[in-house]
Amino acid sequence: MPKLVDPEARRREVVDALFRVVVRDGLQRTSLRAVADEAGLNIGSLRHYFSSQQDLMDFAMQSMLDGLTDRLLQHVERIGDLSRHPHPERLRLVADLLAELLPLDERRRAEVTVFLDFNAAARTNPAFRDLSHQAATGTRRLVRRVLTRLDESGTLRPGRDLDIETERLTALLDGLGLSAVRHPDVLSAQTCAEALRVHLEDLSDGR
Amino acid sequence: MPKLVDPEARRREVVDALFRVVVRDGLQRTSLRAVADEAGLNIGSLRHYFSSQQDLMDFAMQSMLDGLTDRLLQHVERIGDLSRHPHPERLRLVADLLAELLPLDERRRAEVTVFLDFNAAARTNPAFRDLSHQAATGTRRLVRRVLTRLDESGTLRPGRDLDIETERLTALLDGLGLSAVRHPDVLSAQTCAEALRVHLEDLSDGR
DNA sequence: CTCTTTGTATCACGCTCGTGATAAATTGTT
DNA sequence: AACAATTTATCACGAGCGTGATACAAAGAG
Repeated sequence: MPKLVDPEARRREVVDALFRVVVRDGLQRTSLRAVADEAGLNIGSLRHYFSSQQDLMDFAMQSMLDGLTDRLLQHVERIGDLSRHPHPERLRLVADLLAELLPLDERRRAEVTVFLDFNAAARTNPAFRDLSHQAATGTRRLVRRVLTRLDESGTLRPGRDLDIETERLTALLDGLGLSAVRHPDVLSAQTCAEALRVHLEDLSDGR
Repeated sequence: MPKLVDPEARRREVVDALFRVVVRDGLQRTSLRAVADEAGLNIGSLRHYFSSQQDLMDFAMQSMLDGLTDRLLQHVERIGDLSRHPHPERLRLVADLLAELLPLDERRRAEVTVFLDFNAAARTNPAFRDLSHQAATGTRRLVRRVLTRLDESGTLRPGRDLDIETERLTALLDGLGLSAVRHPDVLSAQTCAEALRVHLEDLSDGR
């Protein structure tokens, strides 16, 4: 028999509300009261599911990272072995995978927005340090893995330093996300995706 | 006869203190009281030079942008006509110019740090919108100008879309700055500069 | 010396915040 | 019906914030 309120579902609802508040008002103005209002809950009720503000924040950020990781792994698995795909399609597959980190639609835009605010706070808030560091190295591991696969399958121009190329591609993704979220009138989603495509083509042979 | 206190100098001292607080504690925790303490002033005294918090913030951010613009213009002027320099040195000159936007030493690190926090706040604080937008387009104008000069002097590989390349290089600079400030243990200043160098070399002919 | 201007220092108000304590209502079980 | 557990709702406290008002000190001008 289902209980009238599923605690886990409630927690997810609250986290969703938190994300909406962060996207709309910024992490700075994301107070417990604001989240409770957005979730249609009383603040006392909210505190029944999250013992403290830090507890809520930790859970929210971990949830976002978990969701992102899941979707990335789905992409990786869907691609499978890169050399099974025809040469010219490999770049498109990789671009689609990495585009999961770019704000190309509303879902990803919200995600990157929250991620940026969260990372900004992590610089001076020790409570977020670990998660932020984990996210940074995680992104690099993914990018490096992608580049290695491209290299092994002979899709990359020779003589590349993978350490540098990893940082370069990671920085490109971070920078594109930053600008597309903060200045969508200056950098559109299309241009964003196009820049990534051009970069990958630049890394590869001339076909 | 010099007045005992130079108001303009005082304002600059206060702004310097503000920058130190932002770098140390983050923009979120940069209250009037914290800045006054850091500057060794009473809060009432601080408010004699800045009528409101917004007044102080505006002045501080505008000061930073002005200082950065000045230094960039000095670089541009020092370079002069790009075609007067030997071919292989052009990329180094351009790299040095753009490296003014990277946190390669303490001064630039502080600047980028403040800039990132400020831009993060600008997303949801209308008072900062104009300055942030101005900074974003200013960076792009500079990058585009640099790329155009490189192209005109025949230093660039042919067939490049300058719109895309401008966004790509801008994103690279933003992303490198972001990672170098937030995760200096992951991305060192050297690697940062190296990534920029590699990118410019990639854009140019193979010599 | 007196007066005006400039700079320095306090106080108090209203606001928002996280949080602890506690009550009240609701639900599931016996 | 009675009880226990869960969920919802209030209240109050102390802290930090920006800001207006105001007092006090110092300095240059007449």
